[in-house]
Amino acid sequence: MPKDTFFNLPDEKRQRVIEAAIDEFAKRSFHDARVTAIAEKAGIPVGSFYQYFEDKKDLFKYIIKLIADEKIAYINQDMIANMQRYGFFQLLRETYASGFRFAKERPQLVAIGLSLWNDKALSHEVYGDYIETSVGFFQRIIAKGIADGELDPSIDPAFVARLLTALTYALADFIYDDGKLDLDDMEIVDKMLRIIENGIKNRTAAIGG
Amino acid sequence: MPKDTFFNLPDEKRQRVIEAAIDEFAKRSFHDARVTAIAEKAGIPVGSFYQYFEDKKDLFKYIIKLIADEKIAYINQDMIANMQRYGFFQLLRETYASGFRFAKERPQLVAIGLSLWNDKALSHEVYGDYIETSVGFFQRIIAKGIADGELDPSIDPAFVARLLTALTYALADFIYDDGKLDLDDMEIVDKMLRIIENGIKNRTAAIGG
Amino acid sequence: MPKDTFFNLPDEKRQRVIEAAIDEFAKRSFHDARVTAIAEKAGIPVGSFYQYFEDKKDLFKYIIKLIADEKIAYINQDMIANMQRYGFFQLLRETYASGFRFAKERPQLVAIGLSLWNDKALSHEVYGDYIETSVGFFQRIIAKGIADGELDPSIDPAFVARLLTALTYALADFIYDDGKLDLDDMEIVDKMLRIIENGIKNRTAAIGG
Amino acid sequence: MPKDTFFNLPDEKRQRVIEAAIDEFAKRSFHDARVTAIAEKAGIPVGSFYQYFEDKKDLFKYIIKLIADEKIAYINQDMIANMQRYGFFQLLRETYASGFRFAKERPQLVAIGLSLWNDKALSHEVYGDYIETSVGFFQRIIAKGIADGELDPSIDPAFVARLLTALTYALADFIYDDGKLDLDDMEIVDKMLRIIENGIKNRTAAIGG
DNA sequence: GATGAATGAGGTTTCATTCAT
DNA sequence: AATGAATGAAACCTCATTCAT
Repeated sequence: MPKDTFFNLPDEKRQRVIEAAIDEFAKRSFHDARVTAIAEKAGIPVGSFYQYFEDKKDLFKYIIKLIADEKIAYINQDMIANMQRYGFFQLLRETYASGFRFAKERPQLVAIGLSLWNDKALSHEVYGDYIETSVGFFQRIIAKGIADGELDPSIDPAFVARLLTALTYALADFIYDDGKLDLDDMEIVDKMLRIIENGIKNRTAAIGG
Repeated sequence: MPKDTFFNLPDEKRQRVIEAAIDEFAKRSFHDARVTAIAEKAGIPVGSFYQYFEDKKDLFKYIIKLIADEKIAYINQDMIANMQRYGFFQLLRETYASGFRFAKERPQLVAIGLSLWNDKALSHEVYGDYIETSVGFFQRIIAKGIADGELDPSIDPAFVARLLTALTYALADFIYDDGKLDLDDMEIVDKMLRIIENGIKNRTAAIGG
Repeated sequence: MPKDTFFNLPDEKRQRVIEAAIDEFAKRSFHDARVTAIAEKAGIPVGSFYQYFEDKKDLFKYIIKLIADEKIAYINQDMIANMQRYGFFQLLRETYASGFRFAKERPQLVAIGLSLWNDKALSHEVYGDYIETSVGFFQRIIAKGIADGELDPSIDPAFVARLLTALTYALADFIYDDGKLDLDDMEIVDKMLRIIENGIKNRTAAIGG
Repeated sequence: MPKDTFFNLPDEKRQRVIEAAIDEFAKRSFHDARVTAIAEKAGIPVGSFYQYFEDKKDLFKYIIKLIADEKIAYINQDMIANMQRYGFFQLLRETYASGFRFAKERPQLVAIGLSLWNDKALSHEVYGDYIETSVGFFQRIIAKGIADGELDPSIDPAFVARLLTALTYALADFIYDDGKLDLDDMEIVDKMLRIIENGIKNRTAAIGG
């Protein structure tokens, strides 16, 4: 965690540091990112950097936390709050749609997330909880989906939760890459969802219903 | 490409170098990997390293090529050779099964592949064709699947091909990420396949049939 | 150009770095000169070297500039300022005398100049203007000498200018090459001048006068 | 001196090595020249290089000797042999003319000579005698010129000898540089000579004669 | 004697972090 | 608390020379 000095900074300056960090980490891996470059972009002396943060990793962890927080902000909070009112596929669609919006509007944050996603050593140290959060969320809505008869009860919730998490990243990839795929905003989400829906929905219930 | 000196090395030594490189690249990204560490692990002087390879990237590209080659070896060659004889889902199953076997047996290679997969800059320079090969393969079998009436003709082949490619990596991830999921060998592949199958198969044809 | 950090250094330290550099470059060509040796002589860490200079060439160019500046300081400024008042041979004498004084007092700087003078590739990159300045100066005073009737009008100004420049370096060589020749301070200059004077002065004018 | 193995080589191969060395040393200073590059150009293994020469310097010294020998070959041997029959200015003209021919036809050799000329440390180790030879030759013909009444007896033979040597190098420079000066073959030599002649010839004798 | 791989010292440069003001 | 210079441990790569066949 950053030191108090950092949080006591005037908002404007603190923001500048954050943006500089995002800029640098989006462009270069954690190891390649340069403290000097961040300080320079932020317009602060390197010395100050170490007055604000323990070290480079301290800042990095903080940025990751910010990303996680910001990502959550993209989710329809009302829907999450009243989760029990909505059906599984509605929740899923909303989740992916929020992931899509996030990736579209904050590609840099996605880039950072992706680069971390495959640095297992760093991930385990820095990321751990966030993944579990994500998988855990999917697991909860899957359990609910099965209980409600929406989902095929023979699916393995743990497995499908992980699959859905992986697809979140795949989705990010589609947007981030460089637009080889030319799809309208939500169309891509819908295509993916339709496939998943057909893949896991409760067919007997549907027939019976 | 490595220099002749490398290929003229006694098998045992050459293998040691390759393994040392795989070890290092599996643990650290291309940029973070250290030539000295590789040389040390392989038990050769740094000087020799540069007698064998142009530079670090030369070795890296070679390792990537080895991985691609080895991965291909995991595929049921007979099935690929006689592609037209097999149905889409059979081909898909075989493909994922081979990916699974590969990931299970050579997790380090998967780690390297994954780390490259998310370094877009490096990918484009080093990897290029490999990804296209993979996406292209899926696209071909999808086209065939539609033509044969196996697949829902309303799906977007380009999109689904990319999705299936992404799932290959997701699959790798499942295995790589230290076995939190404890499934019998092929069970995981089958689960994924069943979902996909339901997701994209031609339902009207099925009804009609 | 060196970075600000260098110019902000306490005089004493900055001077130490400059002297260390002169020492090294006088002894070894640009390519052979070692950054580490300079840092060590100056009593600074290598890291600091790169805080002060972009790279080795940055320092080298700076040293060359210092030499050019210092050399100019040896010239009788008053005479140059009022060039039109003086005759060709007076100007020439003064120029060579200043070159002589410079070479006598700063043999190391001459060594550096000479080593650059014969590395044409580096010269063109680093030195360019300095040589042109020198040749250009001679060309101007020669033109004036001819116009004033002092010089044989049949001489080729461009050629003689280059010859006189070359002789500047030859003169430097006399002094630099460890005093095998033991002459009183200005005697050597006068000897050379007498030869040149006889060689290019306007004889017909002399007769006519 | 190269080892016997070198001199026992078939002429054609020995020549290839020499030419490769000249090529490399003309392009790069002694320190920068690479043994590997020479071996490669010559089409011999590096191992052989060390079978032929003690080390890089051994080869370099040998090349310098070859250059000196070849330069001498450009001199009108008959004139040298019968030195006493010719006048000073004839001898001087012939010497410069030969220097000019040499520089024109073997610019690479001149480049090597020049690069050595200003590496004083190396010069003293490698070159020493050759310079003395050159200066000594001029000193002898100057002494003769004075004795014969051709030259102003008040000139300092040692000084003028060195000046004439320096001019040899200056001359080489004119040709080597890059033809900024566009003069017909011998014209440049004649211009220089005319200046020197006027500069040092015995005027009283001329008047008296 | 010929070959070409092996060796490792040494060169330049970068950069996270500490220090002194 | 702010500043920005100081520091030195690596990192990559080159190349003269030696060694083993």
